[in-house]
Order: sequence, then structure tokens, then C-alpha cells
Amino acid sequence: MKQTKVTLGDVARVAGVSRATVSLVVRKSPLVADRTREKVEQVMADLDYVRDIGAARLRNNSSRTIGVIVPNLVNSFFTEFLSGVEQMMGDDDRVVLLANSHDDPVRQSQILQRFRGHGVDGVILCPAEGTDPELPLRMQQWGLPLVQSLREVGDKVTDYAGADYIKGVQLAVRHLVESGHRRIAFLSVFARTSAWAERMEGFNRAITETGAEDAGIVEAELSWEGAARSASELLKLETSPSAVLCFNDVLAAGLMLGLRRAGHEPGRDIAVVGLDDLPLAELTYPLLTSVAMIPEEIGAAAARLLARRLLKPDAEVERSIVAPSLMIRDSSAYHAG
Amino acid sequence: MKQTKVTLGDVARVAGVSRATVSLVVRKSPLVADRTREKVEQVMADLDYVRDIGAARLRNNSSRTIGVIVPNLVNSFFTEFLSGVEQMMGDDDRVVLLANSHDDPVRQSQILQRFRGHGVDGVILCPAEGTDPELPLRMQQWGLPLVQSLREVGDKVTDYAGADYIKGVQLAVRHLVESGHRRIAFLSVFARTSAWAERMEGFNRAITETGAEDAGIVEAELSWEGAARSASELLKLETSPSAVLCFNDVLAAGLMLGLRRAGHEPGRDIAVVGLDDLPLAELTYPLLTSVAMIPEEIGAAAARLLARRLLKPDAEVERSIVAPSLMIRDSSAYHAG
DNA sequence: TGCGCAATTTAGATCGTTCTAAATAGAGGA
DNA sequence: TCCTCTATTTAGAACGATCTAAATTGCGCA
Repeated sequence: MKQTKVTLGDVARVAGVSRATVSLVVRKSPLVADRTREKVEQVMADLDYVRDIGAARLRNNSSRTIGVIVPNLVNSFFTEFLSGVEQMMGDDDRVVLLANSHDDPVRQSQILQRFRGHGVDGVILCPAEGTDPELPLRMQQWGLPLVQSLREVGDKVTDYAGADYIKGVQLAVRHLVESGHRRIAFLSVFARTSAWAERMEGFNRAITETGAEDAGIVEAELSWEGAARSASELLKLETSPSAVLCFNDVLAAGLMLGLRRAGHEPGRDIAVVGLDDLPLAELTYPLLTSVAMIPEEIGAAAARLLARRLLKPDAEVERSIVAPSLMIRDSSAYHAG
Repeated sequence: MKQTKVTLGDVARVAGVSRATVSLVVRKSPLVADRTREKVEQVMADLDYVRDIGAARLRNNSSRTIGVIVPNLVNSFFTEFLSGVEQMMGDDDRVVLLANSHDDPVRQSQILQRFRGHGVDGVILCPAEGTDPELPLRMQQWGLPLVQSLREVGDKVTDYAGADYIKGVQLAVRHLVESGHRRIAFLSVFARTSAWAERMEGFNRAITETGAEDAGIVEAELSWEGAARSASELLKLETSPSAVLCFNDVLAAGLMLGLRRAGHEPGRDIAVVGLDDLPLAELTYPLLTSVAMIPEEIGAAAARLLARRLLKPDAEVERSIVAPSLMIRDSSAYHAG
């Protein structure tokens, strides 16, 4: 049933050369004569030879495999990110080991151990909430190249690919202010990640810069249901905000739902702005004004950073920050009242 | 910089036993004495030993790695599916190699070759449109266990995990008919996959069964923009359908958008029903009536099937079909007129 | 004390590839 | 013809685990 695998040795025997020569052909070495190469390639095709990358790695330490750890696969932000990584790595003939930490640092370390055992060449990590800031150092000691993305722990000790949320939040707030809004609330999340800190920083800066009023910060669970439930809390704020900026589009969409349930029409009675510009921003009603972060591009950038790091392990640490752009739609209108 | 890796031999030397014994401990064999086991485990912890799974596979042919190929990562149906696979495999201490075929059979074969080279234990495949029906046989010849999921090529020659779209479509149509709709159109897609065939079959059966009128079939590109563009075509049907059943929720959401752009209010002037019940079904306006397929569960089922197949390579072919359930919301109302 | 038997442990070959160091071939020059 | 290069090719030892088959240990009992 299970026929024996075709190995280098088989190819060598049939082609009448040594294993070493076939190995050179496989790796496209210029050392081998054209006639020999052609012959060997012919035999490889005839026998349907597939090089065993695991065995190769044992000798030369490159598995052409990288690991990616994301905190969830539900938010399409992460899956688009993943798509970017996978695309770029595939073009480079590398393969992606995927894992989901569920935002749990313990699970995350288990995954890293597994990845180590599989001999991945490097890791792209969006660190789980509560990740030990020492993790990057530990990984350095393991000799495991690391690129952080979307979130970051430690003090800029690794390569990093992300979006400029400070700028992104500023764009959103400026737009609201320019549309006439003065009292702006922020619908945030419980999780204390660098992604959270960055948005908070952006919000505070933007409020100062524009002279608008910080109408209060409400925290919700990171799901549309959580956001919908928080609508009442937002409506109860004694500042009665005329606009709510949301941590991301999932929250924004959920909030619009909750507002409508509470009898307030988003985009008319109260403005809602999201962050990330997920595809769903164009499917909600009213269409959601959001700040595009292009996660696919961030993923591709992370992949590029890792590829570079693998090539030059001692290169200087680099950061790749994708610029945000505001997508004005219908949810952010201002109606005096 | 890169310190040498800790190997079985290192552990053996420090613990004062042979490599073979350490190997037995690693594999939790009952053959080894308790005292020895404890000692070895202590040393493994002290030295931070990580077993090299690639090297192990070379000898025993199990990489504890499986490959998953999906046709895209944008539709959240596939990412939830993926999430189910990853979850189940992770619990089983296996790792997932992820790849995106972009619905291109050529790319798909390249990926399969890569997977072969990496020595995956098996593959979960959602075949790209236009996949050669012989593929499963070829993979069998390679000795590469295969579970198909969500789509299928060949004549039920492999294990398969999917949803019952025939039943799902029937549920949707019956619901529409019971609500008073008589003229029902179907918004389909260009791609001719088994997933397409199944829905068509379901639609035809349901029309016959309920005695409703097949108001026409319109095909669109599989994206919300494509669906939005197709709205005018649907509105031009001389049957003037009172309800449109859509291939999936992405199309349904896009269609609602297109209808509104054309001045028709979905859920009032014309009913819209989706399939899959993606999270976005609860974020659209009006809330989208849809048929839940629980992709995460399908993914888990696919993983279970593959695990079983790896355990018993000669077991009979098995199919695991998740039952659909109708989620009635606001988009499917009937307003006489 | 010596033997049989089960419980542990182990030496050494092996998986498929790459690397090192050296061998061989071929071409041109003296 | 013989020698020196350069261009190709190769034998054999790695890599880190597992497997096989055999060796060792220890215990109970005659």
C-alpha cells in the first residue's frame, strides 16, 4: 500500500551519479555540469522525487518554516494579517505554521515550545495579553528570531510591524471635530495591550490638539455583543457625547446595533467611528466611517522583516509602520442638537 | 551567540544513562523505572531540552504536523473553519501548516508538493475550483492521507466533513414560503464547485417541494461588491421576485447594500436570506436571516476525521455532515404587494 | 550459592540530506 | 608525453532522534 519513498539515493542510482551530486542539483548549485544537471532533473521528474526538508534541516539548519501566533482568528483583522504573511512567505517558498494563542500567555508558551521542536526558522508573534516582557530576550537566548506585530512587549528590542494607531486615532478625532462634534467619547476594551496604550495615547493627544472635550471612556468586552451592551453605559454619560470613537470596527458595528436597540439612530442621533476599516465597515447601516490600517500589508511587512532577519541575523532592529487613512462614510455625520 | 542545541545525548550524559533511555522517557514509555524517569525529567528541565520533532520523524514517520489548504482567508467562513481545525489539532499536540490556494489548482499542487516535502502526516483540503477529480487518487498513491472539507472532488473516495447545504437551502426556502413568499430568486456564483452544486440541488428540490416559483437564478462574483452590482439584474427579472436566497452571507450582505442603493429597502420591499450565518449577519441592517452552518464545528470534525484516519489508515471512508439551523431575523419579512 | 525470569537498560544501525575534504577528469602548456 | 590547473564529482561522516536486538540487573526460590 504505502510504497517506499523516493530518496536522493534512488535518484542517484538511476541517474548513475553520486548522492552528493544529486544534492547539488537539488540545491541548484552552479558547481554541477549542465549535462549532468539535465540528466538528474529528468530522473527526478520521472521518479517523482520530493526532497525531504526535515532531513535537510537536520543537516543545514533551515526548515523553510516559520511560525505565526495570533491571539484569535475571529476578528478578520488578524486573518487578513495572516493572509499577508502567508502570501509573502509562500512567494519565498516558505511555509507557515499557524497557531492561535487565544490571548493566553500560557498557551502561547506551549505553542512556542512546539514551534521550537519543529525547528521553525523564526516566529511572527502578536503577543497575548499579559505576555512576560522578558519573552523576547528568552527567545533570543533560544536563538529563535522573532518579529513582533500589531502588539509589542519589551522595549523595542525586536523587529516590529504595525499600524500607526496614534495617527489613526488623530485622523478620526480631527474628522469628527471638523464635522462639528465637540463631545467625543471613546469606547475602549478591557485588555491592556500595547495596542490599547497606543490608541489611548492617540486619543489624549487628539483631544488636547483639537480642544475637543473628552466625553468619557467606556470599556467593553472585545466582541460586538460586548459593544452592544455598552451602548446604555455610553448613553448614560452625563457629558452626553455626540460622537463615539471605537477601539475597532467590531466594537463600532456592535455599538451601532446597541444604540439602535436603545432607540438611537447611529449616524443621526450620535456619530460612530471605527478603527481598522474591516470589510464589514461597508456592510453596516449606516456605512461605517473608519480608519483603514490594511492588515494584509502589515502581515506582508512582518514577513519581510522576518525574511530579512533570517538573512542577516545581526542587522539592526527595524520597525515597519503602515500609515493609516481615513475612510469617511455615513456613520460620522453631525446633526446639531 | 547561537548556543549549541541541547540534544538527547546531552541529557543522557548529564543524567548518566544512555540515549535510548532518555528517548524512552521522552516518549513516556512504561518500560523505564520510576527513579530513572524522574531523574531524566529533572535533567531535561534543567537543560531546557526540546525534542527535535523533525529528527524524530526521520526515524518514525510521524511529524505531528498536518497541512490545511483553504481557497481564501477573506471569507470568515474559512477562518472560523480554520479555527476549529487548529483548536482540535492543538489539543492533540499537533501543529497546522496553513496555506491559501487562492482557488487556483496550480498553486494548490505546488502547496501539496511543499507539504509533502515537509513530511506532513496528512492534509485537510478544501479543493480549489477546477481541481482535477483524480487528485485524491494521486494523493493516495503518495501515501498522503486526505480529508476533504466544505467542497469535494472525486466520487466520495475520501473522508469528508461539511455542512448539509441541501437541507440548509430547503430550510430557507420553506421559511420564505411559510412567510408568504411565492416568487423566489437565487443569487448564485460563477464558480462551479461541489458547494455550488449542492445548493442548486437544494434550491431545485425546495422549489418542487413547496410549489413556489423559481423566479430566476443570477450569478455574481463571490464578493459583496459583486453581489451589490447584481442587484439591478435581480430587480430587472420579469418575474419580480419577492425574495432572494443568496449563496452565502457575504453575497446577501452585499445584495442588501445594492438593493438599498437602487432604492429598494431589503426586508421590506424585498426579502433577502443568506447562508452560513456568519457573525456579520447580526451586524447588517436589517438583521440578516440566515442558515447557520457552524464552520468552526466543521473544521473540528475535519480534524477529527483526519486524526482517526492517521490512527487507522484502512478504516472505511467516513462523512461527517453538520446539520444546519435556520436563524430567523429581520431581512426575510413578507409585506404583501 | 546458583538459576530462571521479568524488568530495565543499552549499543549500534538507521532515517534522508548536506557538508567536508579529497579524488578524478579534462584542458592547455611546456 | 607529462604536469598544472580548474572544473566536476564523490566517499563518508555528520545531524538528532528511534528502533532492534541483545545485554544487564535484580528478585525469588530451590
